Amino acid sequence: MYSVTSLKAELNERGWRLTPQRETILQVFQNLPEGQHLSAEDLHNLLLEDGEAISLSTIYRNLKLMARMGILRELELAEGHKHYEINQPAPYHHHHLICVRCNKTIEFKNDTILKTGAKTAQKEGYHLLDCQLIIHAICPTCQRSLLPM
Amino acid sequence: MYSVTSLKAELNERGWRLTPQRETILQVFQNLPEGQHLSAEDLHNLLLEDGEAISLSTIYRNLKLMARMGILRELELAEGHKHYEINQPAPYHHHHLICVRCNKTIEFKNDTILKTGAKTAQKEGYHLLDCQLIIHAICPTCQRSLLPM
DNA sequence: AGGATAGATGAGAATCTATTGCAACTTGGG
DNA sequence: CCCAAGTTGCAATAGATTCTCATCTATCCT
Ligand SMILES: [Mn+2]
Ligand SMILES: [Mn+2]
Ligand SMILES: [Zn+2]
Ligand SMILES: [Zn+2]
Repeated sequence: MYSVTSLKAELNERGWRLTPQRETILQVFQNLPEGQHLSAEDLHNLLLEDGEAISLSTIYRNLKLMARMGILRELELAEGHKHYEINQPAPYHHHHLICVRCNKTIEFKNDTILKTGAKTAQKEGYHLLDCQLIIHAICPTCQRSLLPM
Repeated sequence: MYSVTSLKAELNERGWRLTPQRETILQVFQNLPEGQHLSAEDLHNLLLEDGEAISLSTIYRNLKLMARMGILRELELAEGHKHYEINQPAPYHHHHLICVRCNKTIEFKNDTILKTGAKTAQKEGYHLLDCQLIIHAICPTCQRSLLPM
């Protein structure tokens, strides 16, 4: 699994720095149970409870930074705010089926898709960061509750 | 192609109404050249120029409505605002490869993915609205211009 | 090890997309 | 043609994210 050492290496390589805050954020995501996703606020609160407070600005800055480095995935699981999870390779890599009404989310795996993504990026000369299939749909429960929208 | 008549039918079926504004919005997206995507503001301005002004609130309300009906696709092609395009079936259905630095976007097609999406949704009892593979990457140009982020 | 320097943080203000309340107006149904 | 419920426009508001700037610090150099 992606280590603090490699995080430091990648940061320094670009003239950036490994800070305690960045290290903490990485560790939180590494220890996050499968299927969990954190928003900036979620992470902020989680750290507050642990007495590891990091300012919200710093959290926003680093979530974006780490997503652009390919360490985290940025997910649109709900309206109005992003969620993040660690970006893992092949056997853990997965996708999301999302109910647009209640945001219930199901994760699923599919090897072919990641391959397709990698191939497509390569073919165009792009450097791949993340590859996610998003299925927007309406869950069984929400289908039944016929619906003021 | 999805007609105004079927839009009216689908709306009425749920107790909603076909308004001139909704009809206009549908037509704009139907006539949009392949590869173009509009934000709420884009659409608002475009209509202003054509003297077909629709209030921004109404635009926001209906873009969301039509996305939830499966008529439009909601895309995260850039930070800070969504883009929309018409949601078309199999031979036109496509996906997006996006540079996270400059937002340069390339569209590509892949039959398998749509099938996978449909199958996954069905298996879980979800009613499919949209299925999009998003590849986040860094384009050749942005790779070279090494990079204050 | 000590100092210099560019990068990073924290706190709060600012920005800006998107939502909402409400009065006036329309659509679809009867 | 009439009514009820849905829709619109406008302005006010919300809420997530970004920005400013003073202060701090990780990394590099001697
Ligand atoms: Mn996940
Ligand atoms: Mn497109
Ligand atoms: Zn649902
Ligand atoms: Zn680029």
